[in-house]
Amino acid sequence: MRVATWNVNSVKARLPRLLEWLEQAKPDVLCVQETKVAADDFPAAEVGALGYETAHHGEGRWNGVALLSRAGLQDVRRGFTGDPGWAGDAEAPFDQPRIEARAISALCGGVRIWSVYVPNGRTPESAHYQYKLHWLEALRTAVAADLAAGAPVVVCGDFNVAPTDADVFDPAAFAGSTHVTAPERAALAALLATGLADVVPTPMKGPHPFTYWDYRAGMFHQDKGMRIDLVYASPAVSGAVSGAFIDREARKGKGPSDHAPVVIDFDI
DNA sequence: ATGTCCCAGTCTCTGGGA
Repeated sequence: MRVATWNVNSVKARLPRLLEWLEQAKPDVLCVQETKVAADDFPAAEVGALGYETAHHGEGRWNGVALLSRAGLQDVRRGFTGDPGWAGDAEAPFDQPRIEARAISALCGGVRIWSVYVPNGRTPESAHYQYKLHWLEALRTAVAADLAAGAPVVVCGDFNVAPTDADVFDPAAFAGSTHVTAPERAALAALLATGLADVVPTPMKGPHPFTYWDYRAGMFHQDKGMRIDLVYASPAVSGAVSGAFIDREARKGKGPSDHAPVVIDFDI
């Protein structure tokens, strides 16, 4: 079974690249993040023509996650119990927290597969950073419940956290920034501690398993990236992995996302 | 690294987010 995760940074802008990539990589399941389209506006007919069923959780301009599967798509869950929602910041608080479209899961070929888009956090001093930590803690609880239910679990997505200093091009460049702080990394460790393993993919080129490179300043060309797109798998999957790679070709050329797909193959 | 890309609305520019 081949499962992949890809933050496409707008499915509307990326549709030609998405279709091209599906035809070439042929994943059984693709977890998509940042669709940036309303619930009913995912191009399900276009991916359907390639043999994929779609489950989308979208809200419009921001966020949005989807599962594309040709291995079945049952018991779809949009969002999860305990999601704290985003309540705005001190300057512009909301009346009540707004639940954002950041998680979807389903059973695909007997595996509970999640597509998640973790809040960015903006700065360590911001309310958005607290939201990020609370959101990750709630996700941990929801995933623990899935594991208790017994099916293999794979949590894929854009976690907006680099698990170690080796997962960023220069730790010094991230001093005072989100994505590398101890509380964020502790939140990932707590998620792993529910009974998952980090399936670290191999880069197609070079030593660094980066999955994201900023569009600005020639960062991709200089391989100044980060590994923030992760696959966390329970033992039935992580123990059966036959290959895992980062498709950096998808980051090249005309109109790429700023993220590359992460592809995992396992025998189950 | 703050050099780009994407979105919606104020709509051929601007501001927010990443």
